Amino acid sequence: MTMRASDLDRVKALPLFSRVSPEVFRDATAGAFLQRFPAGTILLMEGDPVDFLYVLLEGAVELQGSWKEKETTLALLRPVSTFILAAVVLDADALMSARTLERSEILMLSGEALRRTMRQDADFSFAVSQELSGCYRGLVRAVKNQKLRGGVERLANYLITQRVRQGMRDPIVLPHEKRVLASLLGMSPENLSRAFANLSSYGVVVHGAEVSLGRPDALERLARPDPLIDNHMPPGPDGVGKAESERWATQTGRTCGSAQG
Amino acid sequence: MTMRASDLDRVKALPLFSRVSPEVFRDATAGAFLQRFPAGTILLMEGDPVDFLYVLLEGAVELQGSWKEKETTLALLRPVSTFILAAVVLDADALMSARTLERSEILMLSGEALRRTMRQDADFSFAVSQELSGCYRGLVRAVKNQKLRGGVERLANYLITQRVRQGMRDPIVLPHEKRVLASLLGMSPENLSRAFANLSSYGVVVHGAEVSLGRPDALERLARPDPLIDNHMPPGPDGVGKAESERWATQTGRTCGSAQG
DNA sequence: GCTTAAGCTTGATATTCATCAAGTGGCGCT
DNA sequence: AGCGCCACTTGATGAATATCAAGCTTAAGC
Repeated sequence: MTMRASDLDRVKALPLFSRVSPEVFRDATAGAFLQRFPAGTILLMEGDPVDFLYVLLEGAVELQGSWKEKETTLALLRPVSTFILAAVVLDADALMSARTLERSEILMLSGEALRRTMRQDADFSFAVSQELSGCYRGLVRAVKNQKLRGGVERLANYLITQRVRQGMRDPIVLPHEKRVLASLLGMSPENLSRAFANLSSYGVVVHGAEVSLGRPDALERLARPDPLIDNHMPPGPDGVGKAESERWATQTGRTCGSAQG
Repeated sequence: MTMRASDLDRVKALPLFSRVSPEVFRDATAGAFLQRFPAGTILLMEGDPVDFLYVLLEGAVELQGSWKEKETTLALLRPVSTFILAAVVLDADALMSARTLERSEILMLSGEALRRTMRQDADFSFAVSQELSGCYRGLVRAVKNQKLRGGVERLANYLITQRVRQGMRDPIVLPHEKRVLASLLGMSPENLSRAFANLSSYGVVVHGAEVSLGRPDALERLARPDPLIDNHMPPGPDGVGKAESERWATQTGRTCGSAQG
């Protein structure tokens, strides 16, 4: 289809596929197609049957859940990430909606083909298990983050995580709108503003999307980051989707969107 | 070891093993042993390396996370349930602690043997993927429950779920101490008391562990249960661990402990 | 250039929730 | 039985958070 060889390479570099043989990769990606979406497109509504595994190659995607007119962000994804793998494996309805936050390129893999390939190839099936385990652990971290910490603490830890992921650069730049970030962190946009204001006494200065952590040590004493909650992935040297960085992510759950998205 | 044939049958009936051949089952359970623990035993501390997959055969187990002197319950397990599967698959450290709430019988399966078997048998690996997918979806439900609903709403939905799982019996009987339930629902014990008191205007009457839902319809209008959050598993005719009931649970995440534990 | 819209901030207020403190009741223990 | 422990309840208070209602800033559109 309308798919560059480089795109296929990036997919093959995913932990899901990096260890499988070329034939298995061909089977698993049979009938796959690449699609471009404008910002704000609903890719999937919660409750819908799931026919494809999605792979985000460019842009940004938000996974959200809703109840009674209320919405909350469950994860924010950046390339290269897969999503709704669990629903594909079970051939079940989606528990969350997915929408693009920016113009995005998304690869769609047939769920049917994936399940068939899993039953035929133990290595691939094992890789899927590892990926799912990483996603599961990402969610465990998210629940702990939500239930054990207050809003200011969640923001402080988010900032510290971003600092690590952006290679200790200062200032860091927020990768998403503040309103979306607020929803991810489980607070209202107003409260996010106030939380930022609180952190000014710990050296945090905000200028639009740029946030300078003036005294990271002071911020850390407040945030108390914990490897059992926060996934401080080491910064890939610079390019996105590096194989080894993704492999590491598999062990800690980034690709399916941890709360640190 | 000190293990009855009936125990092995119950393990084989788990969705994880129900579809695999006898040989694969033998490989996967090689070196397994059954152990009895008194109430309050810490089986695993968060941060510890995980060497075994645990299978709860009798009793009750709580999975909990902690941060800064605070603790929260992530799941409550009843037989027959497996736990910490994700950490076993990745051979990683535990993200949550596990402790017995009652005197319990627990089967411990070698993580090493399980991973080896997964790499050799695609069907088993696929079953693990299905189980993990169910666990993942259980956690997605838990996060939505926590972020989208208030305390009283969480309690109301918990009661409705229990009613379904206990075969629409009235009164239902709370399967755990109220303080533990409060932690699962993400509130203080004091607030759980007050939440129960609030629900009296919807027909709820509490006598110790027995809770009568006087007007279930009124309670439902408040609770607004949602199949995308609440896992209303149909009641197994009565015995625990029925094969088809567990199979259903795989598709919805009970065995690894949804928030409805 | 001006206008509008949208994101963000700030303040005032109300609600939810946790904490502290006391009191009640049951249950096991000696 | 009497004692004490522990779970649970209830009330009072304070902190955290949501909501409502302005204003402010920025950027796109006419």
